Amino acid sequence: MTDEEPRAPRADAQRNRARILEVARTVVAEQGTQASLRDVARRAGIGLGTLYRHFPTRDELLETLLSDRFDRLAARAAALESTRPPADALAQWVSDFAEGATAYRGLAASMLATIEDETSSLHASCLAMRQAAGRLLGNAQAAGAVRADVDGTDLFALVNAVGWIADQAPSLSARRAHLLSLVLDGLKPH
Amino acid sequence: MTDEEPRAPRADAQRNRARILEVARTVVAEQGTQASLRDVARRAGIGLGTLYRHFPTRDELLETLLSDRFDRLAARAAALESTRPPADALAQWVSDFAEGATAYRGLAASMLATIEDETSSLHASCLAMRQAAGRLLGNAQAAGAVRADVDGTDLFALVNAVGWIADQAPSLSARRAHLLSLVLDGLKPH
DNA sequence: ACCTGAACACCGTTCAAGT
DNA sequence: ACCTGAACACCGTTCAAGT
Repeated sequence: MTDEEPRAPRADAQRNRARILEVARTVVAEQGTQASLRDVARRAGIGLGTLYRHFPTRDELLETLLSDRFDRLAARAAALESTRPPADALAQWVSDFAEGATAYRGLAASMLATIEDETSSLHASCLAMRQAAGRLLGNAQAAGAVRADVDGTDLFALVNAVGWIADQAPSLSARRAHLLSLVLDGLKPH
Repeated sequence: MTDEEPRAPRADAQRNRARILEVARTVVAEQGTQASLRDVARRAGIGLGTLYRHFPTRDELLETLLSDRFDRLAARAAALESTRPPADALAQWVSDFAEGATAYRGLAASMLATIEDETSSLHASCLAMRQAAGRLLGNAQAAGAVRADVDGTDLFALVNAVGWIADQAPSLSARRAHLLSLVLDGLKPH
């Protein structure tokens, strides 16, 4: 056998990686997507360099925490597309997305940033999700349920903006569902 | 004369204060409302402690930079109220506000934060402006031009959210006017 | 009365030295 | 092959010492 399997990572490296992710989930839940990476390393009981070795950028860490969610939402869009009327499918997907978008403080900002930053590790998984949602939008527009001058980026930006509002203050967070329905209602043709 | 005038600040203190504001305007224009205060002091050629003496918090400095703008917008609302039909007056005011809201990166976030934080120095001047705008909203609703389930805070949050979107990426910034019109259009009764 | 900058407690990021 | 933590370049904030 001249072509061998690539060696599996060393056991200690695997343990460290898992430990970082476990702690990162907690710390990001507490502090948001801008959480202190030093704090993550400290609480995981590993050296700061080890964290950077496994996750060279903050986005690489976030991507690992969030890609499942993005993949699930992309699959959800595909499922809704084939089982629901266009307007329903879009409304339901946005509602599902919006619910998760407030999982972490700063998440709306992190997601919107990936649109522009193609070097971000979050770019690909987030783009796939956006494209799946874009098809739902297109269908809803073809059915006359959404005005024609809205594109997928507009919709994504607006939904994240409502998520951002909810991040800013508790009293605004309480209005989140209402603000979202105002915005979505407003996208219907007059 | 037993009750004397309060003494005018020392000449050097006055000069320092003016110099801080001058430099802060530049640095905030460059770096946004989260600009480094250390950088402001450095570029103003004054000690860091002097900056903190004149402006104990970041918001106190921002308030001094921004209160003129808020006062002008409050006055603008009053003027529009007495000269234009309700729907026009509101649309024009929001357009004026939105234009200024992108003057500095981070400004939308700073403004929205003052809603909740009553200890912020920006709270009072921003509240007065919001109340003036709230009257325009009420008039527009009474005239049937805006749906009834929108309050002043909703409108303020949404307009700032669109400003925030524009902060996130150049490509989104180019869609700002379109996104704003989408949102405002959407607030009309269906 | 006011100014100054060192001091303290934090960051993110890199990298030489270790195992 | 991987881990570690010191080192560097930044923050915000406070305060003892100066003029």
